[in-house]
Amino acid sequence: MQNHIARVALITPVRRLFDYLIPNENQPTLEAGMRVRVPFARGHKVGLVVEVTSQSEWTLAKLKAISDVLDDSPLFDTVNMQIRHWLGEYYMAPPGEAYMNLLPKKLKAGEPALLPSIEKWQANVDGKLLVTNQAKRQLALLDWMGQRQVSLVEVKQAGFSRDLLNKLQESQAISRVELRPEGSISKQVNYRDLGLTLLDEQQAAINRITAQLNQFKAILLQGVTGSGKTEVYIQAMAKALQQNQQVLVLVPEIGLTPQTLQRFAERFDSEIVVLHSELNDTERYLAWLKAKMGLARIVVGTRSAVLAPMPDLGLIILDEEHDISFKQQDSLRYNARDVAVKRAHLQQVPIVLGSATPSLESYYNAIQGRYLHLKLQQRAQQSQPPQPVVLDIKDQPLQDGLAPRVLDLMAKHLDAGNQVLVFLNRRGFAPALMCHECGWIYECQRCDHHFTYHQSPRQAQCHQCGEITPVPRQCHSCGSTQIIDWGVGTEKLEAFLKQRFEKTPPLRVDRDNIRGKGQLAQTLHEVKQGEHQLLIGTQMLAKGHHFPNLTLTVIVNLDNALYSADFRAIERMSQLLVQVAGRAGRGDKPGQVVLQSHHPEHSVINLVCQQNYEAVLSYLLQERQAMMLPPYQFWAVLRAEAHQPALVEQFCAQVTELLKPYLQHHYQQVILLPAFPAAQEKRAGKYRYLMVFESKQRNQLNAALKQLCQLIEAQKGLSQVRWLLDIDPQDIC
DNA sequence: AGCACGCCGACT
DNA sequence: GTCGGCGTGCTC
Ligand SMILES: [Zn+2]
Ligand SMILES: [Zn+2]
Repeated sequence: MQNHIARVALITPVRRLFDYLIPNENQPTLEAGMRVRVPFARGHKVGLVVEVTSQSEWTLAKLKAISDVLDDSPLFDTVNMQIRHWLGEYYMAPPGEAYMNLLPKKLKAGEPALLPSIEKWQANVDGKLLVTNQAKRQLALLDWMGQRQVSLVEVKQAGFSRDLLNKLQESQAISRVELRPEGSISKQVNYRDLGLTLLDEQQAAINRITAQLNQFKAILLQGVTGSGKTEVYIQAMAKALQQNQQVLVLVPEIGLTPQTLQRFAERFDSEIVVLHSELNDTERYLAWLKAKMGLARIVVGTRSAVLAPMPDLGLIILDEEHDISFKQQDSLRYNARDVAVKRAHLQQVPIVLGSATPSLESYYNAIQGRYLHLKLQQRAQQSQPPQPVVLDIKDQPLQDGLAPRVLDLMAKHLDAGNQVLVFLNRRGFAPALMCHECGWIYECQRCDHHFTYHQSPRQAQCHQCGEITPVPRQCHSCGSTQIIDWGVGTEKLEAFLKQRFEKTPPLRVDRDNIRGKGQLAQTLHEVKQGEHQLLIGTQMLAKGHHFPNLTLTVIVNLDNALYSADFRAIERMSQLLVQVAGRAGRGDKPGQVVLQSHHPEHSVINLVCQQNYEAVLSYLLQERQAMMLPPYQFWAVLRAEAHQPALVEQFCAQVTELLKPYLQHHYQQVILLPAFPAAQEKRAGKYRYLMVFESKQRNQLNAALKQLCQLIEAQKGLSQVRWLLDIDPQDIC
């Protein structure tokens, strides 16, 4: 009787594995990493075997037996099992979350981890004789097929119909064959060398990266806009692929565009397998399996792809490493960038983190020597991104947010036939509705936050919780009917610019106007072609695309960041400013970027405008050091919410008391700051509080948090309070 | 989480 | 007397 116990991870908030008896017939074959169906509570669940062992802390009589083994071989290699284990421990997630929940839906449901067979057709010997001479199309199809095995897709692409295939099959002129996808795995990927002349910096970067293949190294590739980072990725990838390795490319949510994929597709003669959030369950399942089986040599994906199984993984590229979409913002708040670095470490392969505006965390690691720091400071093309100019708008008469000088400038660029982008990060017509007589502001009852006034369609929207209401006719306080809108949103700007620049109607690009990836891609394409001379855009237009005919970018206002409670606000503002500036201009048409600000003297704004991002980073890093913020200390935050404020306050007080002795005696390096309400204390009817833990020692912080989870979960009377831990938080608002 | 168990108030 | 409210406990 050896190894007759399986320790299984199940999707449940319980922070432990569950032990099951392995039926005799499965004992020789069951391995860690296989899925099993097990009886659980009053039903059945699919789980993942994490360990096969001979011992259990439970009496054997209490153990149930596995009902079904669902896999013939493990779903993951050892490294993938290890990274999931690490993820669970680091982010304080129950094992079931890390091992099971971070799988495609279909695999969670227990569907087989097998790609379906590929259906193809093949002409039979003398099949032609079975077709009458009148059936011209059928004969044409037969001719076209020749001796090859062809798929339905190929047949349709060649202009033949499914019906023709069916007819041929009925007359037995052709037959259907089923091919197993495993049979067509080719680890060889042909690379198309375009014979490009690279800048010295690019070539040097490629050499440094490829020199690190087959060992762990984190590499920060800091390259200014237009310095040719992508070409560096591609040539480094080529080297790894040539060694029959797989490559994982991680990009921000917004960065996974057809253009991005096209750049890879035209250089590598191999399917680029995509894993992103807009795939449906089947597509994600199939892509995942292709990665697992090694059929996919290149996987391009967003956050969740960081855990894609890749048996021959040899290189990880993570582009726009500063992008916040790599950090999951609900339930299990992992940061794919940090998971990717850990994965590279476990797998002993290099990882390239690329950005024009690296995060302070990665930059700090680079200057500390933990990461290899490569820089691309020259531009590959002649284009010089425009140097932003700050326009002081103190005491300026603004018209719907725009200064007169800016309007004149816009007119000049539009008259010259060029494109102008007005960047305003505020959807809707106006950010508030107000009573003209008494100053009452229309607020969402669930959030205590002002409603945004939208005009198309006409309604009030809470941007905190999504609540939509009709626009009030009367003041709720004094009864006056003079309700006015206050401030400027993209809709109001659109209305104003429409009448101000009649000949060039503006196109508004925001979430309300452009729905989904398809429409955005279409719009971006049109803009690149030079259509739509005047553009109004939010965040959506800030990233990823270069518009050659765009010669003027106006940034209406980024001053909010300067007063924000969010400790990363200024860092984000700087990144945004650099990105927005990078949209404009080309060699023959140099661009211009104007930033309106009430604080033109602000150091960071000035450094960004001098295009000295290195100086921005040093400045911000110094500020973080002075205040002992990350990366100089590690942070974790406990977020708690309840329907009554007293419950959350009580929860925080209780947690503080419970943990106090542990912090005093075991975790002296961990400091718990006093609990405080969230910046937006009430949201969607819930009252929210935060408790920040800080420490210079990651291990102690982690251990203290583990203790904290145990204490909270052992405590009764807290069921009304929802809470979660956020490790390395993006913000503490 | 999801579900059963059990202990109290207010109904036919 | 019982119907159902939710606070508590358990899941190998
Ligand atoms: Zn609201
Ligand atoms: Zn009023």
